[in-house]
Formats: sequence, C-alpha cells, structure tokens
Amino acid sequence: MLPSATAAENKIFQALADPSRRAIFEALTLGEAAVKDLTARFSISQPAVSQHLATLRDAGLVDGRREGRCVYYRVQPEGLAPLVDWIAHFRAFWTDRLGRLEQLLDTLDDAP
Amino acid sequence: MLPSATAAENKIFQALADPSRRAIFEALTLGEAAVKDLTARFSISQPAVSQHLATLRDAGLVDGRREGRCVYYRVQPEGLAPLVDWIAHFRAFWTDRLGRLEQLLDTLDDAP
DNA sequence: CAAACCAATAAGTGACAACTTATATATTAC
DNA sequence: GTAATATATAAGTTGTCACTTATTGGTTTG
Repeated sequence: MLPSATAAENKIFQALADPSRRAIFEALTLGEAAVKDLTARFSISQPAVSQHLATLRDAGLVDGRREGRCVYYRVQPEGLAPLVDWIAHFRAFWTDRLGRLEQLLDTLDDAP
Repeated sequence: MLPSATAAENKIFQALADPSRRAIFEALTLGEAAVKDLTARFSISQPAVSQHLATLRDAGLVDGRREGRCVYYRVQPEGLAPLVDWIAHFRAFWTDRLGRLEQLLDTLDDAP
C-alpha cells in the first residue's frame, strides 16, 4: 500500500463499493430522508439500513440529525472531496486537459 | 439498488475499494510495469498481484500486453470515466460549480 | 531439448462484510 | 405510566474476498 492511501480515502472507497450503500447515498441526493423512509424504499431490513448509514456516516459521506422519533439523514457533499482529489491525482492522463474539463462541465450541465 | 447502478460502476467501485489494488493502479500511473516489477515493489506474492491486475483489467482500469516473457500493464485512463460520471451526477451539491471546477483545475496544476 | 524465467490458474484457508432476527434505547401518544 | 413508534445495537450466519502455496502454460536462453 502506498503512503498516499489515506484513511479517509480507504473509508470512502470502501463505503461506496457496496451497491446498496451507493443506492442509499444516491437516494439521499434527492433530499433528506428518515431511516424508515429508506427502509420502505429498499428491500432490506431496518437494521441493515442503519448499518449502511453508520458506515456512510463514518466515511463522512452523510450526516444525521434526530428530530423527535425520527433520524433524518442527508448527504454531506464535502465528503466526496477526497474522492475528487484522488481522481485529480491522475491529471497526467488527461492529455488534453482542457477538453476533458469542458467535457466534465458538459456532463454537469445536462443529465437529470 | 437503484437502476442507475450500472455493472461498470459496480466493477470500478469494487476494484478500487481494495487498498492494494489502488496502490497497484497508482503505481502504474508512473508508467508501464511488468508483473515482476510490481511483485518486487509490493510485499505480496506474484499470484496476488496477478489476481489484482485481473480484477483491475476486468474493470477496464488497466490493460496488459505480453512482450516476451514479461507482461506489461498500464493504466487505461478512459476506465475512470464511469467514476467521473458518477461524481458529476451529484452536481446539485456543487453549489458554486465554477469555483469547484476552478479548484479542480488548480489541483490538476500543482501536485507531483 | 533442457533449464530458467515470468505470469496465470487451481485449490485451499482465514478474515471480514452484509445480512438476518432479537433486543435495547429514545421519544411520543394515550 | 403504558403502549406504540423509530432507530440503534447485539449476536449469529453465510458468502465473498484477499491471500497463500502449488502447479501449469508460455517464452527465452544455453
């Protein structure tokens, strides 16, 4: 393992490796949601959802706040920063850098 | 799991989840390398390296060409595209989009 | 051809990860 | 206070994953 493999990086990559966890993260993209909402949306048990949320939270990707009986989770956008940084690390392969960035801009513009 | 969770996405995220595999990928960033070189560089067995390379290859992240007795692997930059796309998908959280992109540009400029 | 070298595959093992059910902890409602 | 709701934690099970050693497949050299 290279020294550049930070703990944050490890946690983020591992957290996002699981499809269910990515699905939960993507669902939270659409807005805040309580655990029970997520449990209803996906076909896994409530404890499974809570465990996934705990993993995502530990990776800094989501955050939860208690409100009454419910706990509402939401995406923490800054949590993706290490992932963006990791990708940026391979700028050497973006030979036509500007073109690639413009392409990224385009991707950012269209889409849902 | 959301329908947007493509097979390519799954493979890439899973491939990059392992620190050893990320380390190998990062090593290949510095240039082409034969399996024996990677085996020498890391403290895992040759079969382990080959298995990691097979996983990375299957995910479209690296490519290998045989030259005599050696097999030289190199990064396939386009392989990261699905990952970039996935991140771009969360543009909604880049509130100050231009700023973020400029920041990415900066990151692309300095660093090793 | 034989011996050496390099890489991939086979087979087995130990650890961990994702899930389950059951239970505990908060919080609200009656 | 008791019951009901919402979430977290405990404990156990199963499958998968990363690694190992042993072997096979290719390629070069002597």
